[in-house]
Amino acid sequence: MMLLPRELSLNERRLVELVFRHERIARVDLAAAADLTPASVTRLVAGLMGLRLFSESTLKDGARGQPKKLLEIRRQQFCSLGFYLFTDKIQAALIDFGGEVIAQDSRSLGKGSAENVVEAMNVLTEELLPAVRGTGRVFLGVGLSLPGNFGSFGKSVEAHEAFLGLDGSAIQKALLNYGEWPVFLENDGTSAALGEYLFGGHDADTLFMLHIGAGFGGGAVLNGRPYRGHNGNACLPGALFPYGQPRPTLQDLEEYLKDLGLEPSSVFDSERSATALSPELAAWKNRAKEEIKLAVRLVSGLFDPTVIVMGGMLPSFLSDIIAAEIANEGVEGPSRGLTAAPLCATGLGDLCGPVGAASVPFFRSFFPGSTSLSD
Amino acid sequence: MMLLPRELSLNERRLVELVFRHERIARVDLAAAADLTPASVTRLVAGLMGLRLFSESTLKDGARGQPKKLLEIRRQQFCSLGFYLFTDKIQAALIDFGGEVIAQDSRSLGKGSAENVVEAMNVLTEELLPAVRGTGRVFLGVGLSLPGNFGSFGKSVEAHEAFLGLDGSAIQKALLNYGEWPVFLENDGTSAALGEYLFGGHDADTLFMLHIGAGFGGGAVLNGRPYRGHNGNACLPGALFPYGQPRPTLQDLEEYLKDLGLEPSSVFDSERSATALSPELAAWKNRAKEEIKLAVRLVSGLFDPTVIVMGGMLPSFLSDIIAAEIANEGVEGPSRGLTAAPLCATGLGDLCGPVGAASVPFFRSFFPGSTSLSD
DNA sequence: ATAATAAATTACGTTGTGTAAAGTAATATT
DNA sequence: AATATTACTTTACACAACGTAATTTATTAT
Repeated sequence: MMLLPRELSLNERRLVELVFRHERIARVDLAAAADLTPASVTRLVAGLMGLRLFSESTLKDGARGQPKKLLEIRRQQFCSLGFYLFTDKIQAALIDFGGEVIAQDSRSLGKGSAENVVEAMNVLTEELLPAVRGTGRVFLGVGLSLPGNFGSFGKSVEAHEAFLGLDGSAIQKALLNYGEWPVFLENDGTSAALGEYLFGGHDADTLFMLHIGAGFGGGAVLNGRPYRGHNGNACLPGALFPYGQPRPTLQDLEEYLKDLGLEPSSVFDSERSATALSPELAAWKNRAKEEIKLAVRLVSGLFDPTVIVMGGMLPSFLSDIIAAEIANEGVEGPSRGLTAAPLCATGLGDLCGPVGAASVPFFRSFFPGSTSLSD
Repeated sequence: MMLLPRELSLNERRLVELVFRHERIARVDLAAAADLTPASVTRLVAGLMGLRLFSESTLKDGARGQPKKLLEIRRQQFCSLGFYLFTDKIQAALIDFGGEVIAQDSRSLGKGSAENVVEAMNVLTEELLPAVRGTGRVFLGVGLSLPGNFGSFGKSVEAHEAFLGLDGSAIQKALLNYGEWPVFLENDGTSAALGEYLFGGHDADTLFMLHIGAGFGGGAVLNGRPYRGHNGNACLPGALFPYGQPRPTLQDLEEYLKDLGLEPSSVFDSERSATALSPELAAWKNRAKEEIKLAVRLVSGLFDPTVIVMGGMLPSFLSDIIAAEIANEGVEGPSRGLTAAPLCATGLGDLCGPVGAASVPFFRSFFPGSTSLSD
């Protein structure tokens, strides 16, 4: 398994990010966008070519002068593996730099101890990694998405109550029994936000994620950098709902359905492909919709993001419906004369959890927002 | 009037910020804090010494080895002038790099046209600037704090309804008839946040400002950088209160008092030095307190700042009382197991508006958070 | 007096960037 | 068809900023 041979410099990362966002771009245009000289771009790109980061194609418009040589990321050349923990199960996805899922699977965990998690990671890694062995791809490492607070760069860990077994440095210790490749720890809300930032197709540099899991959490990428707050506890839209008050979470939905004598998973299976929601599910959807509208309004007023994305463990057909209805009905602006930020459902479907986790190695390896200088 | 002869580099700014925050610090410790070598610090500091930024003193602890030479900012060596616009008046303050007010005054504006504003600025400048003429101080320029949205670096302007006359590029055009020194435009909430960041004595790198003026606005410094959002409309805690609902603003308080047949300014004058608030004012204070508690809770959950500061046009004795009572009573945390960020009243008293405006030239001249690379 | 220690400085090599000139591949002109 | 023009890219070189390693300086310990 070939790893990335070196760290990228800040300017190299800025160029990678620009090529990534532009899909195809010539060196002159890169120079203008990055505020560098064409000579510097030539030199930096030559170095990145050595890493096989870019492919080149000649643009033949009818324009005079030497035609542009367009750079494009070799999206299939790089891959990473993401793990997403959710209550009693772990989801895994192996993706490339285009966000394409190469392989995926999930397992249930006995109890959420750090050892059990790492054991499941080992099993899933053995299962999924062979899909890229011997293909000459560069493996950037493993992203591990956890509920809880992991400080700025995974230095400290303070986990969610459902994962007390991962508290303190337990997970770091257990990870010593894992592979020899880099492991990137990240909070679940932040990794979801990074997943949307990289692979959600939103073309936004400032994005807020409403992350619907066991709780109503979130994450944010502000000006291309993840924002975690002073104690790593930022982006918690659940604060909108006082303790005990209902909020849009998968846990709440499942309890609601069970109270009606319905089995959540069978409801989801039958309604996923139905033409319209059942009255029971529609009632919950309508309540959740109003709660999410409130969050959209407040997040718009406080963060003013380019876009707000909702996703997480809610079945993506439900996310899609809620987001579409809210976009259709509109949300009251945060202040007179202002409009709320547009709300989208996750662009990553039901795998947004593990894909978000897998986006972390890409972000840390290639993007400027993960350097300390820009921190 | 001597101006700053050149821009500072990113690393120079990082050192200035470190010296500013540490009060007194030796080159070795600067090197460690900035992750530079002592040799580089020596070189960078030598350059900054040429600008007369630092004074040096020898630390005589009984330790072995060459004693540390502590660097300290020459706070009196630099000054700036800030203007703060509020409905029909303009406040001005001339301060030094220690945040000390050298001179201040205010004037009422006829109508809030750009020309009237600039005329008042000219009058106040002529009145205040002589206090530093001929003292050999370096004048960094003028900070102009305006309600409304000014994009990332004062490139675009979109003003509050009370200042429609400043819309578009009207203020920029009118400023052509102003002095030959640099003018830094900034949104009122952001400049208030920067004022607290530099001179409020909070020792925080992530700070949220609740800015109580005509409206309930705000500003934020996140990891040492002002945060403005994608459209420059971030940090509006007013979004917590639906249209028409009361919110803690000076305008609301004045209307409340007038409805009781009281004259706001005389109430403030008589209660400023009283031992206890009148029942009328206490009632408003209690209502505002609950609203601010809500804001503190939500801002804590979404931004997780080191500290939340409240200030603006509310008489500072009232801010002090509200902040003290909230600190005493506590605020429900944003989520189970988390506590809300501490709330402080402005450290700058009744002049926090113009002092905030005057902090902008300091921030833009000397601090790393205003460079484009870290943006 | 001399040794040890620690901060600061100096000398020098390396890296990364910009400037200016040259090279290259297309279209436009005659 | 040859030549000029244009625009993207590359090369050559100068310059700025940083790190390494050695040196100087100012103090305490022996």
